Amino acid sequence: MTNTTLKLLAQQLQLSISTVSRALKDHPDISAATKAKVHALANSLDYEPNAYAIQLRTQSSKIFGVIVPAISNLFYDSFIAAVEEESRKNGYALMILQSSNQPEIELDNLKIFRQNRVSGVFACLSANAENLDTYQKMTEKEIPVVFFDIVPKENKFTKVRMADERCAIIAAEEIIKRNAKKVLAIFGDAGLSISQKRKNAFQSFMETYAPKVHCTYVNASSSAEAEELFRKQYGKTQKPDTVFAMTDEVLIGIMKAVQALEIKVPSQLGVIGISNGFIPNLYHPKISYVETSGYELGKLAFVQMMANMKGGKTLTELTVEVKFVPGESM
Amino acid sequence: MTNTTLKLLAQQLQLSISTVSRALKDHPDISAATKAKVHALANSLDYEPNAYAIQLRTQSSKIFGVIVPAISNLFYDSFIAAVEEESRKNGYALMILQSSNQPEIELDNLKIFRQNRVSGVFACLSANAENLDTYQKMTEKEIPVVFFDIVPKENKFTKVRMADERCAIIAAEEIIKRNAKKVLAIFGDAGLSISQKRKNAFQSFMETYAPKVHCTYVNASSSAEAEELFRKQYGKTQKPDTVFAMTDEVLIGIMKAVQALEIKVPSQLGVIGISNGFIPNLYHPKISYVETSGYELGKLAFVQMMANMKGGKTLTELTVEVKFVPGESM
DNA sequence: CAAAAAATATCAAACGATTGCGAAAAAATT
DNA sequence: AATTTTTTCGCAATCGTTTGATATTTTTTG
Repeated sequence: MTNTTLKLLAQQLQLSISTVSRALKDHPDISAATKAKVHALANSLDYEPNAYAIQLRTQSSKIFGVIVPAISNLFYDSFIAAVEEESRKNGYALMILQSSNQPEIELDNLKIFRQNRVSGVFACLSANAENLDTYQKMTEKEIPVVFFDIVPKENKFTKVRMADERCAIIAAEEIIKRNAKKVLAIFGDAGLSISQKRKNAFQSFMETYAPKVHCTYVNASSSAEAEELFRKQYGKTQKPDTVFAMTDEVLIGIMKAVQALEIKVPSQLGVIGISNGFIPNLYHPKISYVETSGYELGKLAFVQMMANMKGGKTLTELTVEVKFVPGESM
Repeated sequence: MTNTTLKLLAQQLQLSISTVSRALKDHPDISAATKAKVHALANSLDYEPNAYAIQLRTQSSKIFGVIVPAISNLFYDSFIAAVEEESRKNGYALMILQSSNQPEIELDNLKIFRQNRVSGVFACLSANAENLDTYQKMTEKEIPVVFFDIVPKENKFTKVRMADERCAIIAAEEIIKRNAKKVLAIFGDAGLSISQKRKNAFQSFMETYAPKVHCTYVNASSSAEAEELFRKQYGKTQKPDTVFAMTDEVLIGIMKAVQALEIKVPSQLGVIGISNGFIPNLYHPKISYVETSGYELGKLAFVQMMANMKGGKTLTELTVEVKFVPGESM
């Protein structure tokens, strides 16, 4: 079954291709009568313009590329959902690829994007990304790149991210309010800049405003590791009275241990995390958390993308504000 | 910044476009010397073939479309992850769109797919989908459509899904093994055929093999509704000793109530669900569940897609086998 | 050394749409 | 009735690539 094309319509109507093309897009040059005829036939033959021919001719593809470490992720999938929503509203489709946190795959994906002449790229760097040349080249070729969440340090890129330091500080504030004496703070993968940022912010805030509180800082790159670390720390004679989880993954690990050890929350142990809210609300009592919305981040990223497409360079680093959502765990 | 094209390479090398094209794809007609020169220049100029021109010429797009109700979903995102993996291995990219369970958006999405001349479509019907004409037309135009999870009743389509009845039956078996006397079974949205199938299978199995067990069947279309229903049922004098959750959503609702009411699992209440495994392992004790892997389903769907692309029609309905994963909740 | 064979590279026509420019037909003006 | 203006439409080039057919050069062979 061959696809309906302008040529086919033109033949059947005894018109030229250009007339049919113009009729279909309501060009003033074409008479109402002709337009009607053309539309009628186009409908009955299920004409759909060939996006490839259009892109080839107009050099603009109406497709955005998105790279995430993993689609199966509570944070990234809400980000994607937001970007997809906005994109559809604006006539764009999405090409979503996952890097699995492997730089080589990330590069492969970028190649696919370039081959498909995407109009722009939303990129979350893989954990050990080093080679930003490809991104650099894309921006030079006027393909806007908006980095999100895990972003490069360089200032020459457009970035959106959560207010990471604020997250950590808000959590620290709540911990101080609670009058904690001994705090266990578990952060994410030590290799990620986001972990470092949050850790630094948290630590310096605590040291400044609550120097007497005893804090232990550790990193866990998986849920299981977090659980293990928590069990170890909680086994000590001086048990922590408050635990802080930098990510959902960490929180999950902690809560497994908490439930298994039948620790009473919040009486024996205060718990606070940073999350988009899904995981903390799975437990009873509900875990208090600082909300970082992937959805909001997606909306913001899209705004930045559009700004970049229209008005040249917008090399800013915007952050999504965060807020504390009280549960019953503090 | 203009993109590198074959023409540009040809000019700089004083060769014809066709020679450059053939050199790049290692055609035997071209001498090794020429190939080397061409490759060298192509690399230094970052040549990337224009996918649109290729598709226009070859009439094959190397892109699959995927429609899911929502990307932010533990089941669908693992499905997508699997399809994405396989697609990349085979040189395909994915265009993922979400229907938000709205038929109009679903149709919009299909239009985008047609305009982009996708090579095939993976589709999960939206809850109240009725109009399958568009899908019908696609298959007529030789665009294979593989339905997954929520599939149409008609036999003229290719479908893959979980072994829904088996899921329910396995759960029922385990419940009987446990020697349950009073069972509360909470199913998903009553409008979904998947809910009906599972309910029917569960119910008839129970009635056949354990007629004396008292079963209550209800439907919940959200987590909150499930929680409410559970609380209501559990408030009765004759409390259920076993609860069955057809989906993760339902399980989440139940577990909120369980934790809040401080019900002891499994001594006071046995819990069993159907899940891909993420949610059940969040709790302590771990919830026993019948595993339905979105990831496996994705792999299977991809196989079916490839079969459809190659060997004409493969109008079968395949199911992914499921297995019981014992936790400590039964 | 001429002719046949093999190796190498070019020509030109697609693919499906857009668009500036010019042409024919119809309507309006003198 | 002749000319100008307006309406309506067609011509043809273009986007970047592929590919069957053809042309040119080099090598082999009798």
